[in-house]
Amino acid sequence: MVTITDISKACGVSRATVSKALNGAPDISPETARRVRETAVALGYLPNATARALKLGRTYNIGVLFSDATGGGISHEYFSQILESVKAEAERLGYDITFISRDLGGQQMDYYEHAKYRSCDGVVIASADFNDPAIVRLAMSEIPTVTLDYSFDSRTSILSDNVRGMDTLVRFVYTRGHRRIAFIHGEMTSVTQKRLASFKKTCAALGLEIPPEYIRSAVYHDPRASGLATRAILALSERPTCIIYPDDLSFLGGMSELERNGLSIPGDMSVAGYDGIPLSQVLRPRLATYRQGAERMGREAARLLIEQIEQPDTWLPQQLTVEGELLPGDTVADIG
Amino acid sequence: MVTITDISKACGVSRATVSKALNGAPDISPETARRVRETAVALGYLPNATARALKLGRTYNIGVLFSDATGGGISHEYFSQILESVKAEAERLGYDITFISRDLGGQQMDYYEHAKYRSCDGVVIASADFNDPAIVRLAMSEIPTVTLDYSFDSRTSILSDNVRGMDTLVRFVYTRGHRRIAFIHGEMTSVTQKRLASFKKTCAALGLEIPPEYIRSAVYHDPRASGLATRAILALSERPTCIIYPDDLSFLGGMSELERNGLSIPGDMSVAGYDGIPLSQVLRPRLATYRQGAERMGREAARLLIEQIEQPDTWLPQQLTVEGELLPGDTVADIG
DNA sequence: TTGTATGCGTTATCAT
DNA sequence: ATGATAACGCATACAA
Repeated sequence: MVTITDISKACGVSRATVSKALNGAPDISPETARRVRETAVALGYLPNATARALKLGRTYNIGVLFSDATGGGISHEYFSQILESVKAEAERLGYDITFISRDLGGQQMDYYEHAKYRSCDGVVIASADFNDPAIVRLAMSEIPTVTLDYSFDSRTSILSDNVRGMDTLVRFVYTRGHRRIAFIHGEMTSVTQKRLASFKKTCAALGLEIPPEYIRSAVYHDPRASGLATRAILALSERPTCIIYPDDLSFLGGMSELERNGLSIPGDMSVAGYDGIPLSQVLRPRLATYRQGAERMGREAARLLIEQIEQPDTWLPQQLTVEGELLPGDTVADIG
Repeated sequence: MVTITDISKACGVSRATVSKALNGAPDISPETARRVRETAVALGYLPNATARALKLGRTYNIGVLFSDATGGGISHEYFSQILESVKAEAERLGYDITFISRDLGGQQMDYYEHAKYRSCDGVVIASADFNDPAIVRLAMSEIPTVTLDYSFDSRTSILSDNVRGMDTLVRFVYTRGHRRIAFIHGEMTSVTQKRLASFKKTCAALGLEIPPEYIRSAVYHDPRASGLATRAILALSERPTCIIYPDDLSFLGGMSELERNGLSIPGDMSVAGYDGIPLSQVLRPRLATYRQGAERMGREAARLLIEQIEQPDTWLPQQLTVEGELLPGDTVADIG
């Protein structure tokens, strides 16, 4: 390994001079600086991030915590899009990212301890369960954090516009003439609560009376659960004319169930999803859905986290809502 | 931050003793060891991975390099599954993972330099282009590496069984009575070369003469490109009875094109995909495809990399092929 | 303009 | 059984 000591010997100057020259300190003669830089390149010198971190108390490393019920959060397209953009923005700003988990190497280490152990400068947190004490501990710690889709008091968060999204979706369906609208929602997270409240409120505002049987519970990203919920809805004496699913992937489970019953989309039943993942627009018919601004959410999360890390004085916590957009697709029939 | 110095003061012993006690050294009295450990817990002590890394020359951190043409490798389900299992296995063995990229913070840093800068103990490499000099440099460097779906000389690699997979798929289609089989392949990577060669060889072995027009080029994970290729195939005077797509996602582009032409699957045209991502089995009809053992590939990659890191003496490079399995689905009609 | 000295937190060696 | 000391590579306050 080539260190500043090697360079100092090669150049016949002290290690301090080398360090200063490489970091562009103003009190080094241009001539020396040039010579040092050239030998550094010639020798293939690379700074050692570990040593630098130990000295500076900054790792230029941010943790990413993605936890869902199953533990396999990354493979969900919505999460992986966010991860991708967090990564891209962080790297642009000179930060690497490391995954934060519990249970590192058989040790029982909670999230906070893991982040601390790795000296992360900050952490981006996405979780299905923000009541988890381990999540709360990390989020409320002295480590800078940004949470996705959930706000802690006096902390920064990036929120997708669940209320507006559901409102938009319901009004769109209403505009197409639908009055009996069913909603299959995911497991009870804070996101679900917002969407469900928005669904009910918008329906009420539109003068729709939604019978309780039209609202059913399923599981995010689980086509099977949504298939079962769909079956239950189809068994009702008075069926809805449109079903809104927890997310685009879950819709696929509903799709199978509808086909099994010989119902065509949108001829016999209209449907809508949520998320707007690329897949939804590749399907035929294209799925009506609400596209969350996942790419922007990740980008802003990284940006605000790093801002908080680098300007702790002028920093103020903020809740940033990222708007999505309606993708009308072809799965909501106009029955007006 | 609580350090061993704090513990040493609290216990009235030296820092060396604390370090030894915490690491279970044999030359510390049980009584002292117990006292040290208890105060460590009481004070909320956490070892500092950075300092430890500097001292030991080991970071317990492995790099993951996922590069595809678009740069957004993570969001492909096949990759994200591998990433997920690499992460899980690495963590089980006490390692964290960090993404390796080029262009960190505006610096032009190639992959090798990045991995070196972060002192990764090893790197898992997945890439669409193993001819990229930056990839080659890293893979052939002194840093332990494991490559996915490509072998470098004297290095460890995890290979999916592309030859066997394509062979299995073609024979399955053949068994169902198909004799005119088209193959839309992805861009020309080493993986593509293997699948294409296997396709041709298996067809030849079965006595099938595949006209060149039946073999078309598209782009992995790009439904549009496969849609266009499908259109070209449908324009042929003598259509095939079955089309094999580059991957499951690409098939969706073909699906749209078939529907646009009023062709039903598998009534009017049989189809098969590749990868066997969960989506493929949620679709109706279920897609005939070959499921790659992504989960196992990631696990073995992490395991073999860490083995190489921890036992450099007894280590030997190896090529491990992970077998997949045929998912027959319902999209290949029996026309025998 | 350059160099010396010190410390970041940890572990390993060698005395005691 | 315990402790003093040095070292990992780097950056900085201060001296020259």
